[in-house]
Amino acid sequence: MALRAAEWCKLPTSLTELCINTTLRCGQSFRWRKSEDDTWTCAMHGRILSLRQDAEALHYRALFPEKQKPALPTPPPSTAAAAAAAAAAGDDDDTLAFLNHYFNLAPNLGQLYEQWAASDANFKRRAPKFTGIRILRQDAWEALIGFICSSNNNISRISGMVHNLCLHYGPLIGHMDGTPYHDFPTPEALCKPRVEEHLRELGFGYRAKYIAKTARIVAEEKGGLPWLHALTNPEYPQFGVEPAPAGELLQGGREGYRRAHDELLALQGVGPKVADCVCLFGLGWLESVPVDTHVWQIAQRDYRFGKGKHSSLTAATYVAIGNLFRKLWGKEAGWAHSVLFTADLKAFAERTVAKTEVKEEEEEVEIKTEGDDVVVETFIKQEITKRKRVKTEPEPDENQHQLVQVSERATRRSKRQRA
DNA sequence: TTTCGACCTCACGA
DNA sequence: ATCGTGAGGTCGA
Repeated sequence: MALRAAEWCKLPTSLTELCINTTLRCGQSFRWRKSEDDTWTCAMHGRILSLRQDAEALHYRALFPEKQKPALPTPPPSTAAAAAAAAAAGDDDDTLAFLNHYFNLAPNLGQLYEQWAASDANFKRRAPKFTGIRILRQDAWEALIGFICSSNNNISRISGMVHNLCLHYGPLIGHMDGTPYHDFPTPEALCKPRVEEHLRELGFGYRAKYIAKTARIVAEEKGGLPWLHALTNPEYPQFGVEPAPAGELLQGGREGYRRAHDELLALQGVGPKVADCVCLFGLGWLESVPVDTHVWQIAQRDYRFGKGKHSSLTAATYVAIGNLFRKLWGKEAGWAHSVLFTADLKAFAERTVAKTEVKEEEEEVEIKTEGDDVVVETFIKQEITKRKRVKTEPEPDENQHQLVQVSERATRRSKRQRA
């Protein structure tokens, strides 16, 4: 399939406002691929998108499938060439607008980080090495299936599964350097007979059934994607839709968020965590806080969960963690939470806090529950934080297949009891 | 309401 | 070398 040629274009931005190398690797999306020359590529929105970033700008290029030749008399060569040039130059090219939408570039990220840091010492301590992380505005259906794949799974395997889904069931957008690029499959495509069996052969395990069933529920019972898209935060709409007010933030999130979360739970393979991922990454409900094993670790280590009433990750504890984070960070709690989540990912371990023993003044938060309300108290911790270097091991970088020295931080912060 | 197993697969450590 | 474990959980009892 021939693709219209395209030029590289520039979208000026700083690495603190957007860092694609972190944003595209932090586990919110599973389809972007990085090549040896640091170019990220993915097929979406009817085109093959390529991205590169340097200190000044995001460089982007879109390759479109050649349009079907109309059954009309062909225009004279000169006119045809001019039309092709115009199309390639951007007359019908909304790539810039799409990128602004997809990367969610309107909010000032520096300000948001400052705001989160001001209300939470732990964020202030961890975030500086993880700037430029943005919550992508992904397609909700893609997010839904992607996160159904995520249960009991790791990012690299999830990516492989999603890749296989596109390869076998997604529409072919075109080829680049001999490689086919497929967009994400529709619900209808995943309703075809024997999908479950096929996905099991492809190594999806028990998720094969979840995907097949969820596709059928969405396509046949719910009437298709409009049902899913109607759950989108109206304040934070899909591409090409005008924003509308979304109501006020309650402890448990806005009403629209709670409704979306509830509706999603009716699907197969969708529990509270996956539903929250879809709300956050696909439906624009940024107060959504998906609590997975990492976040549960963080909640125990840095926010004093794991004791008393919240000694295990029950449904009640799950809600309490979300409520605390919303109280701490406000309407975009899920965004702030994603920064801390990323800071804890093994793939980014080389960036975690210094391994040498450091004397620092730390602030901790004390969580209390009073009735249904969560109370946060912060206080200064003066002790030296002991950091022990446990092991140094080579670990292959998922994308570059190069060995990097990774040392795991094995700190147990002393659990000082409040006097 | 909370608590268990079971569930696919795969890579890693003991 | 085999076995256990954990990886961004969910389901059913």
